[in-house]
Amino acid sequence: MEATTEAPVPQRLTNKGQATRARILEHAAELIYTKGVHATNNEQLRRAAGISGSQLNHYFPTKESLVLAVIEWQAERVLAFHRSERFTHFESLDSLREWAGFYVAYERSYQEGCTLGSLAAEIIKTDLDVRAELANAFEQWRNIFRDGLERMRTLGRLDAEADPTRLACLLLAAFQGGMLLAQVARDITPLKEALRAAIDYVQTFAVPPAAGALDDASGREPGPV
Amino acid sequence: MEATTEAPVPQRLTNKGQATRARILEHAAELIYTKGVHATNNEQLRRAAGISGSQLNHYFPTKESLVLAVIEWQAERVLAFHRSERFTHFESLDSLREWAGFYVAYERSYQEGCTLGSLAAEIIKTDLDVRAELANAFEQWRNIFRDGLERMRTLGRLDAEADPTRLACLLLAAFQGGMLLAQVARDITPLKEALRAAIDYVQTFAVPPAAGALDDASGREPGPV
DNA sequence: GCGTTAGTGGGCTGGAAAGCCCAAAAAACG
DNA sequence: CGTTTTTTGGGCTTTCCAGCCCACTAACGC
Repeated sequence: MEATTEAPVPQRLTNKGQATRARILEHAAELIYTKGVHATNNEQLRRAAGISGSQLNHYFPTKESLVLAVIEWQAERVLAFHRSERFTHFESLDSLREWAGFYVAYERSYQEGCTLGSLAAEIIKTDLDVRAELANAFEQWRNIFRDGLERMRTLGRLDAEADPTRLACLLLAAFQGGMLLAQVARDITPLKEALRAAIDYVQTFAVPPAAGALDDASGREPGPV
Repeated sequence: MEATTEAPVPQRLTNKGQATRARILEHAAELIYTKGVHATNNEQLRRAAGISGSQLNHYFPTKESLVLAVIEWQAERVLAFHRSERFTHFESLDSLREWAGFYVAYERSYQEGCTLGSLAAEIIKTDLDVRAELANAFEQWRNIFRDGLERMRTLGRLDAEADPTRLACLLLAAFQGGMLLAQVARDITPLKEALRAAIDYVQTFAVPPAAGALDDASGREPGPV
């Protein structure tokens, strides 16, 4: 599943070698998430992972290769998390609320931001050649929402007028933007409000289960959470 | 108007000195916007602004002071733009559409992102002490939207149920997130769709001008643009 | 078991970039 | 008109960091 058609992993890797590489990767991801790419240097990583200079050069010849590996690692994690059973493939509004609730409650949201988004924003303007990898990750991420919304429509939970692609864009953009604003403000509120509003908008297209228990003047019902 | 209670500007500045400082600032802002903070060094700035090493040290003793000044400069610009007559203080849905249309049509949106947001995301994790300044700028920015939405509500254009603060959060978050996604994808679509959806949501709360010409089953009308 | 390949250690170096210094020119100011 | 302050020039140096090298050890395969 991992590392398909991937040159940086030279095939010839002992169990021990794989373990070392994984350890470097984990510590690199953690350091980069907390301190950023630029403020993370070899020495810190060496100490954190308990390795020595030549290992970095052995497993990750350049910083670019390390950052790329970290991106792939973080992308796998965040995509796996969103595909986990916890969110039932986003086939219901509740799962969206559950998702938002998780990140609003997560302390590191307003401290370090999104594991992928903060990294992306930090290095997108540098000469590191990682744009394609990031673009791919974000597309898959958006597709998770889109597919969920499409299924909701197929299941008759969402109005036919709802545009899954557009709504998925809004959800992911509100998430990323909310994360940035929360980070800058050191306060989770911007993320909370943005996600709340975005999901309320999705709910705007909700079709009542069977007989309308809710029959007020407007078809809108942005309230429950 | 500018530089209130600001130490870095040492009062004693000749016209010539002010001109030089302004020239440095403009070129620094442009370089940083295109290449990022980290990839912009003194030499490039020296050449671009046609100045010499000691001037940088004279007007901006440290890189932090330069970045801070650029943040203030960019914040002033973006806030002034949003407060300009063009958007009539966002007292109507049309002005929101106009605003979104501008950034969707702006080429540099998907090339360099937001002048303030991309800068913020790049340096928020570094030890540069600029968070408070950024937080202040984003708060004012959000308040422009919030005030506009509040006025729309006062004027009876928006339903009383609409929450101006929350909607303003959504607009700004969708903008920032959309900018990031567009930059990564090198395609304006994510920004376009996110803003479209966010504004459609605001429109969900729109109150028809006078007599309802639209009288369909749902009170929602996310379509017209 | 022995040769070959992978893994480890730590020191080193070449380059880049921020910040500083000495001194000269220009402007302000009495 | 002379003095003081500001502005400018360009070089220099100290710091930092990514990438590299040589030597050694461990594991694997035949």
